[in-house]
This record gives sequence, C-alpha cells and structure tokens, in this order.
Amino acid sequence: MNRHTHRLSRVIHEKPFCICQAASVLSIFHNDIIAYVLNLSIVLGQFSVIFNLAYFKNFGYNEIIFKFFMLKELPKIYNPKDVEDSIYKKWEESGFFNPDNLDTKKDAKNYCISMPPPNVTGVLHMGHSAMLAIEDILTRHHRMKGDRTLWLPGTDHAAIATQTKVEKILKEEGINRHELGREKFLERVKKFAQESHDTIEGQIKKMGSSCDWSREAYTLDETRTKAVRSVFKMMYDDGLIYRGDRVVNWCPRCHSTLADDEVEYKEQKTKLYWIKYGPFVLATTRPETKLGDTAVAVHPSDKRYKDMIGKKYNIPGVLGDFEITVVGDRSVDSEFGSGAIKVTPAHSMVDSEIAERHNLPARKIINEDGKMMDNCGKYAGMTTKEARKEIVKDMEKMNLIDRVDEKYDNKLSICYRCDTPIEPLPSLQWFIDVNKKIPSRDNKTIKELSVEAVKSGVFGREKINIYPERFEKNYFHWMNDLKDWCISRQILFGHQIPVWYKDKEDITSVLFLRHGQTDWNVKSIMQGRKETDINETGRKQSEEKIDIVKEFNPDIIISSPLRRTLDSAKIVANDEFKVVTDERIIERSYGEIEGLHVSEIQKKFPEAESFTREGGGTPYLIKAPGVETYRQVFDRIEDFLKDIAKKYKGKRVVVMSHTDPLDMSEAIIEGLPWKDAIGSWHDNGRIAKFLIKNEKDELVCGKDFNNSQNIYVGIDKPKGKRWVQDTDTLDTWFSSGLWTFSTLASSPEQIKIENGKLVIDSDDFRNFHPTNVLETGYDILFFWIARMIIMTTYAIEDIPFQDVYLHGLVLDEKGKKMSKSKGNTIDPLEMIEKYGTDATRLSLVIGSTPGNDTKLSEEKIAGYRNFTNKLWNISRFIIGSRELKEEKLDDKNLTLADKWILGKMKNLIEDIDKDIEEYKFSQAGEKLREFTWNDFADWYLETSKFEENKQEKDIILVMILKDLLKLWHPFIPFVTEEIWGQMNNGDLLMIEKWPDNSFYKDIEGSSDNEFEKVIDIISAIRNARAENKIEPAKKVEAIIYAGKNLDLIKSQKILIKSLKTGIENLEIKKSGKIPEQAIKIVENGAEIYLIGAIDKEKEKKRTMKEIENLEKYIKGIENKLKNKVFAERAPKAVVKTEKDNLKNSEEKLKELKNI
RNA sequence: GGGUCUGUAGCUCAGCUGGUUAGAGCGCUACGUUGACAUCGUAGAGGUCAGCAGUUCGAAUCUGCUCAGACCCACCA
Repeated sequence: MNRHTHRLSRVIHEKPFCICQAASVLSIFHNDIIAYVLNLSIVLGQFSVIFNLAYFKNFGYNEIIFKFFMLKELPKIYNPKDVEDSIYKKWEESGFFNPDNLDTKKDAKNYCISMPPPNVTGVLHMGHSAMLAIEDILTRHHRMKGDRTLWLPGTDHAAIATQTKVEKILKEEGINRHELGREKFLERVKKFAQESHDTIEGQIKKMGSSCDWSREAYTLDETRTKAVRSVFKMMYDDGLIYRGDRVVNWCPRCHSTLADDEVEYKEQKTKLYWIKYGPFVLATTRPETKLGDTAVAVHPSDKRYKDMIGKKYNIPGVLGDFEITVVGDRSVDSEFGSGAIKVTPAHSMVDSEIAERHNLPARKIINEDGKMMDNCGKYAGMTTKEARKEIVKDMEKMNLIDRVDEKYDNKLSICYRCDTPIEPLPSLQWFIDVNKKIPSRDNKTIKELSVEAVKSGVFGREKINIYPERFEKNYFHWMNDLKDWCISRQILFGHQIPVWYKDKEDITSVLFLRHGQTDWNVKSIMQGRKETDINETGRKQSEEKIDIVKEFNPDIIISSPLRRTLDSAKIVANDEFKVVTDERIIERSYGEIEGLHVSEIQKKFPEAESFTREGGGTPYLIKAPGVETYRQVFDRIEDFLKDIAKKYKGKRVVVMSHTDPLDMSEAIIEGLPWKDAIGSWHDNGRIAKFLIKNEKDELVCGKDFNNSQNIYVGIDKPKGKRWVQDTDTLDTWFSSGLWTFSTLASSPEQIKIENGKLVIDSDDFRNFHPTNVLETGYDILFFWIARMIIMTTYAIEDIPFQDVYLHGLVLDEKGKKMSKSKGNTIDPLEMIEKYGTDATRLSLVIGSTPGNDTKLSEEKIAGYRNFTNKLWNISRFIIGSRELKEEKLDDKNLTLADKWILGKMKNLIEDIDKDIEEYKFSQAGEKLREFTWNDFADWYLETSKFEENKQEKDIILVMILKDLLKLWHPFIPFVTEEIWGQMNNGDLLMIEKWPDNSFYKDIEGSSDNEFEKVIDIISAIRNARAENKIEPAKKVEAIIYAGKNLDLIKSQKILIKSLKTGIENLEIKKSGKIPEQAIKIVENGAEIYLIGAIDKEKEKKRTMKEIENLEKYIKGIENKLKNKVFAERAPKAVVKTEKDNLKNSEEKLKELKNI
C-alpha cells in the first residue's frame, strides 16, 4: 500500500490532470479510490485535482467542501450522540470485554468485579449509573494495566418487586392475578422480566460499561437455580434450614411474608387507647387485637404488680369475658404507660416472644387477608381497621375505655414494596437458623463466620475491607443482632423451594368442591333432591376450578348423582379424570320444603326450627317436616369418608357435593360437633387427608400435614409418583447471596456438592473467585452484602470478595431522594442524550466521596460536558496543527516549559494510578481535570505556539496527549476512544497499555522546575494590566530587572512577551535605573516595570494593599520564629521553610517599598 | 433509646496520619472573539473553617461538650 501511495502522490503532484482525465474518460475509479485520491490531494494541497474530480464524478461542491473540512479538521464541537453507539459496538465486536480474548501475560493478575444485578423491574436510574461508572473505571483501569479483567454483568429477578409490578400492570388492564391462574400469570411475569431485562441491558451499554456480556447471568436461570437448590439442600442437611410455625411479618396485599429488614416504618399520628382491663388500665394502639389476648405482662420487679404475677383474671371484653394470665417479663418497661401490657401472642412479634418465654397459648384472630377471622363473632370478615372502629364503639358502650390520647406518635410498619401495613401473624414458614453451630464449619455459627470474615479474616483469607471503613461498625452491629432469617415467600415468581412432599402410603387425600350455582340458588329457593341445572355463572365457577383439580391430580372424582353436581364434576374433570357417583354425598332431602323460598318456610311450617350464627346472616334450617336432619347427613358423610379412606388408600379423590354435606364434612375434618360446622363451608376448595387407623378402624382426619407426609429436600424432583413441590418461593436475597460464585459457573453441571461443601468446577471460578471488589450503594449493605458473606462463607468456605466499596445515594440538587412521585428524577438516558455519556459519568464520579450522598443537578452534568468539549478541542488543535509523530526526544533542545510539563505528567501518572487503586475516583478525576485544563491547555499549549523547538514540541504534545487519553479513558471512555481513532492510532484505546512514567522520569530537570516562576511573572503582569485598566489590545513596553534570576528570565523572554502580556518591547537586565511613569511589579525577586498608560492612583493603591498583606504575613512568621518553644520543638524542616519564607517576603517587601 | 455521619466562599464539595497567606468547580464582577475551544480566554471579589473549651510550640485537622441537620437500627405497648 505504501508503495502505491507514494506513486500516486507523485502522480498527483506532477500530473494532476492525468488523474482527472483518467477518471473522466475511463470512469474506472471506484468510489473508494476516488475518496482515497481526494484525501491524498487535500494533504498535498492539490486543489485542482479536488475540483476536477468533483466535476467529473458529479460530486456537489457542498459535499466536496464538507469532505475537505472533515478530512482536514475535526468538528469544532464534540458531539457525543454521533459517535457513542458506534464506538460501543466497536468495543463489543472486538471481543475484549471478555478476558479470554485479551492478550494478557501468562502470569497476569486476575481481576474480577461482579456487577450488582439490577432488578428486572423497570429502568435504570442515576444510582445504577453511578455504580456502572465506578465499576467501569475500575475495570478499564485494570484491563489497561494488563490484568486478566472480568466484569460480570447480570440481572436479578427481584421476586416481590417484579410480581408487584406485573400485578399493577394487570390491574390497569382489568385482570386479576387469580383469574389468570398460576401458569399464565407466571408467563406474563416472565415476559415482562424479559422485556425489562432487554431495556436494562441497553441502558447498561449506553453507560459505556465494558462488561463481558458472554458471561451474563440471571438469578433465575438454570445454573443459578442449581446453585440455589444445592445450597438449600446443604443447609437443610446441616440443620440450618428449618420449618417453623412462628409469627412473621405478613403483607396482606402481597400475600406473603417479609424478612425483618424488608419492613419499613412510617411516622404517623394515631390514637392511643387507655382501656380498662380487669384490674389493669393499659394503653394500646390496636384495641382489636384484644380478641387475641391471652396474658398481661409486667416487669418482674414492678412493685405495683408484683403480687399479681402468676395469677389469672377474667377480663370483660366485647365478646364476653375471657381469661388471661399475668406474667413477669423483663422486656416490659415499667416507666412507660401504666407499666402493664396486654399480650397478643399471635399478632405481635414482641408478644410472641413473651409468650414463648412463658409458654402462653396463642389465639389467631386475623387471617392472611388482614381480616378478622370467624372466631371474632360479629366482627368476623371486617378488616382490622373496620374492626377497630366497631370494637372501640362497643367498648365505649360497655365503659371499657378509660381515655384516649388523640395524637400519639407512632411508627406504623409497612411493606417496603407496596406500603401496605404489616400484619404480624403466625404462619408455617422456612427459616435459616443463624445461631446454630455447624459441626462441619468448626462448630461456628453462620453469624460467627460472617463477623470473622470482616474482623480478622476466615479460611486463610485476609479480612474483607469495607470502604469507607465506618460501615464495618454498622456491619458488626447488624450481624450481632441478626435473628433467624425467614426465607419463604408466598409469591409465585421466584425460586420455588426445593422441598417435595408426598403423602404417606395409608393416607387418602380428598379435595372437596361444591357444584356451580343454579338459578334456584340465586333466588334463595330451597333445593334438595330436585334436579336443576347450573347456570352460566355456575359453569364459570366450575371452570375456574379446573386448574386446582389438575394440580391436585386426583385418581378419581366422586360426585353426588344429581345433575348439577355431575355436570360440575365433568367440567372440572376436563376429560382428564374419571368421574363416578355416590348416593351418600347427595344433597339433603328437603321433603315438603323443596321448592319454597327461604322466607316462606316459617309461614308454611311455623314449627320449623332454624339457627342463625352469632353476628347474623342467613338462618339455617335445622328441623322441619320430612326434612333430613343434619345428624343424618353427618352420619352418611362419615360413612362415605370411611369407605373411601379404605377404598382409595394412598390415592387422591375429588368430592363434588352440596353445601350441607360439605358443611358436615367440615365438621368431620375439624373434629367439631355437627352444629358448629353449619354454614362454615367456604367455596374455595379444601383439601383434607384421612387415615384409617388399623387397630380401631377409626376415621382420622389428617389436619397435621407434617405427620401425614414424607418430605424430600434436594436438587431435583424425587423419583416416584405423587411428589408435590412446596409452592412457596425463596426470598430473592437467598439467590443473590450466592451471586459472586454462582455467576462463575457456566452450566449447572459445574455446580456440585462434595463433602458437605459446594464446589464450582470451572476455570472462571478458579481464576476469579474471590472477586476483587464489590461495589454498590451503602443502602444494601445489610440486604445484600451481609447475605453474600453469610452464604459464601458457609457454602464454599471462602469470602465472596476482598474489598467492598460503598458509594452514596444520588440525590437531587436539593438533597432529596429522587423519586418518580416527587418528579425530581434526573433520567440518565435523557442526560446522555443531551450531554453525552462521558459528561454524565464524570458528574457522578467527581465531587462525590465514598459512602456519602451526592447531589446531582443538570448544571453539573452540563459543566462536565464543557470539559469533554475542552479535551476534544485540545486534541483538535494538536491533531490539526502538529505532525503526529512518535520519535525519540532529544533532551538537549527542551525548553523550561517542556521539562515542566513532562515533570508534571510524571507525577500525574503516579497519582492517578494510586488514587484509582485506593478508590479515590473523585480525587483522580479532579487531578486529571486540573492538569488537562490548567497546566496542559492553558499554559503548555500556549507556549507551544511561540517557542521554536517545533520538532520536540510535536513529539511532546502528541506523547502527552496520548498518555492523557489513556489516563482519562477509564473515566470518559467514549470521547477518548474517538480522539484516539482520529489520531489514526491503529488499535482500540481500550486495550492500550496504561502509561508508564519511567519515560518521564528519565528527563533531566523535569522536577524542581522553575517554570512556575515564569508563570507567576506572567500572571503578575496580566494582573497589573487588568488592575490598571490597560486595554487588552494596547501594547506596552517593559523592563525587567531580574537580579539573580537573570538567566532564567532571559531564557523565557519570548513567553513573557507573548503570553497575553501585551508587551511590545521587552528589555531584561540584571538591574538598572527605575524608569519614570511605570507600573512596578515585584515577583520572584524580579522587578518588572510596565511603561506608559498608568493610573498612578490605582497603582499606588494596589501596591499599598500588597505591602499591607505582606507585612501582616511577615509579622506572623516573625512571631512564630521568636517563640523559643517553637524553635526548640518544631521539626527542623518546618523551621527552615519558615525562615526561607521570611527571607523571601522581606526581600519582596523591600523592593515594593523602593519606589 | 442505641448507633453512624455531616456542618469549610452565594451553591456543590476537596483539604489523608496537626505546620498552606485555607483550595477547586459552578455562580458573581470587569474586560476580551488574534484561527483549538464563547460548551472559550484573562483578571478579580468572596471564608473568625457551626459554637465553646481543652491538648499542643502550632488546630479546619486531635479530644470533650453545645447547637443544627441527615441517615441506620431497635422499641413504642
């Protein structure tokens, strides 16, 4: 190519018209060749070729002119929008995000960061951007340093958050999740998660993140699932995971448990009720929980109540008297309120702990919907809020309220996802025991392991460092207070708990269902054995049960022989299951009442007996002429159930029947007298298990699922039929706790359990784990970082990362949290669009310190946009006016300014390296900015316009620019890469080697440089001109009496004259006569006189002020030096510098006064 | 109640283990478009380092207290 270029350029030079004519006549030139010739012609200044080519090839002149400027110069203003996407594409296509493709040395260090996986719930915010910017800086820096560098990206399924989001979307569409059914709903969630993931991935790329997409992970993918299940199994086998019926934080809206730290508190004013409570008066904010009280607790040493401890009292309540025990418990504060508290073990965390200590019974009164349960009489079915209102009303009537504090400060616990008030209630859940000693881990608890990892180090690793260090204290605090971690969630989206249940062999499971509605039902007409058909609604009701039946997977469906039940049974069977009939589950016989409206019964048969439940509702017919009694129904149902328990031993049966028989089956299931079960049937399907005891042949209802089931915990579904997986899912932090190591496996096969320890059998794991640094916001220190340490130290007996770097939160300009509802969000994408990614990154990195919140404003981003443009123009100047050559520098021809900038550069490289290593990104950024703008652009670049050693200047300018681009690259990857490309450097800047400062070190005289003095002198002259209002355009004459700096100043004559000092004639002498009518400046021992155009008054004022300042300063030093103790005790170096300062100042003062 | 942090120029913040005439950016004021850049240049004004006391030859920096603010944890019966 070179040879051709050479020849072509000669032809263009010598015979330009030949080229043009060849082009016109033969038309053989390919467009590419035209462009090439054009380019060459421009460089050679052969404009005739350009214009002729344009003519012959029908290029418009505009296009030619455009091309001309494009080729010769870069655009005046850097436009990030035009280049960022294509640069990212170039990086990505290069493959160098993947460490396997990097040309690293064999003994290169490994460096790895796991990206904190953003939730797949929506879009990127500034917090993510800050995280990505910082991690990208670290990644790019290490990559350029030659490390085998991996930044591993991924996303988090964020169970509750994602499900909540999809529910919201569905709600807007008017769909209910329960209508949709489990499978279809999950499909929707997955679709949403996928879309959301794609959006987020695009946004991560927009930020310029150089992460390795080929290794991307998802907390819910196959490989991560294997890890989750393996660790669950290990923990279960080690007895760390247990299932317990305990009071948990329950969100009635999410219908799920929450971990302790997922509960948030909201300040609110509430009423505090002082209620009369037998012999006590005590305060409560929740009077409705009185229905669940079983005790009163007082402090054991409280004199007022001491004698009452252990006694039982009858307390009057809205549903009649009830009995409580008085217990003494240290948790009670006798100073607060009346010093006595009511204990509701089922609906308060603290109370349940008290109850546990004193073995108190619990009475559950609030259900999973946050509503009062059936045992609450007339309050049943009300929400807690409604019930509170009613109960308070009733208590007032009964004179049970002593007084009410109207505006009591209270903190309401709410769900961190949906702000719904939390309802503590007892529930069967899975927990991780944090205080159990693990024999295979040196008998340590996971708590102890996690504390040790940060305190002193574990498994032969150094301690984990948290930056800023103060968060280590918070960490220990939290870890020491940690309670058992509830890991099961009642939501659909997430890792289903890897536990399978199977009924024991002699168990029969029965699913009870009621037929669909008929018209008679709607009209409240007594409907017994008379054949009627289900209506449209009835059909739908049955169709909704298809999924339930399918999941239950029955061996047979037994239906009452009536048409309405049989039809319903056929619908739910959905052609998949066999349907048979059985006379014993037929509806009650209503005899003469059949076909009557409910209200007509009493009229026609006054002797009829009916029964109404407490709290009201429809009366139930007990006895009437010719009507089958409940007792009779009970008996035939019991007979039926005994029969199928025998006949279908170990099988599953669906029973399709009617209200009254189902009520009786409820009585049998619950072991209640028949009367108590009347009206108890809720038409939502109910599963019961029956066991025939061999010796007595008794029908036993299996309410206790645990004893009736086999349990299996493992990775995969166990072999054999009938195993049903736990429908609960795991807390999302369980899977994210495994993030650092689970992401280093590329397939499920690489994850194994060996000797009670998790093994990741992959090169990535061996190379990159523990990861080097975990970088994230301090707000998830406990949520996530602590859990990663817990899970990793336990599962693989190692630490997840060596360092933790915590950044602050990104707040708005007023210091408020950004939130959509407040409308104060700054959208990163919008800022990128407007100011470019680089500017956005800088605004997040510079001016923020680790662990401290940062205020961000659009102006700040615009400010850094100005900087990227400045860098662009610096480069534009060098590229456009200098020969881009890399040659050896001849030290002999270097000016003072050259050596000065080279010395500065040497220090800069050292500083930046160190700052990044120490996570001082802001400091590094500021130093770079300072050097680039002030030293390099404002001073050095200016000298290059006037100093005459062009050869050396070219070399230095290009060299420094290149190294500067490298230093800047981790911070502002796009603009640096673009400039790098414009300089015709072959490879990507991204993989260039990090600058080596040994070159700069070798330049003699680059340190201890006196150029600063020249800067001072020039600034002083400019200052004097400005102060004296000398117009910039006006030239002045100047004389400098340089004294001992004669040589220095003489050598810098050209700069002193040229750098915006407006000096026409400059005379430099050692000393001389003071000129008339001149401004006098004293700087660095030199006297400078500007002749002509003086405002005497102003000049005098200026001098006086300077003298004044100086005298003050001198006096200060003198006092200090006079002090004997100072001279004695201060280090010699300090004393010496003070003495030097004094001497210099005194000299200057003398000169100033000498006018 | 327990804990952590912050208070430095009008604004946003640097200032590490005590030694600077206390810095930067933005903003402000004045002047300026000579070919890299007005997304720019030159120059300037602006601070009792929250307050008080102590340690020290010397404190923005270390200690104690006070005031103001932020956040985290626990509890609020």
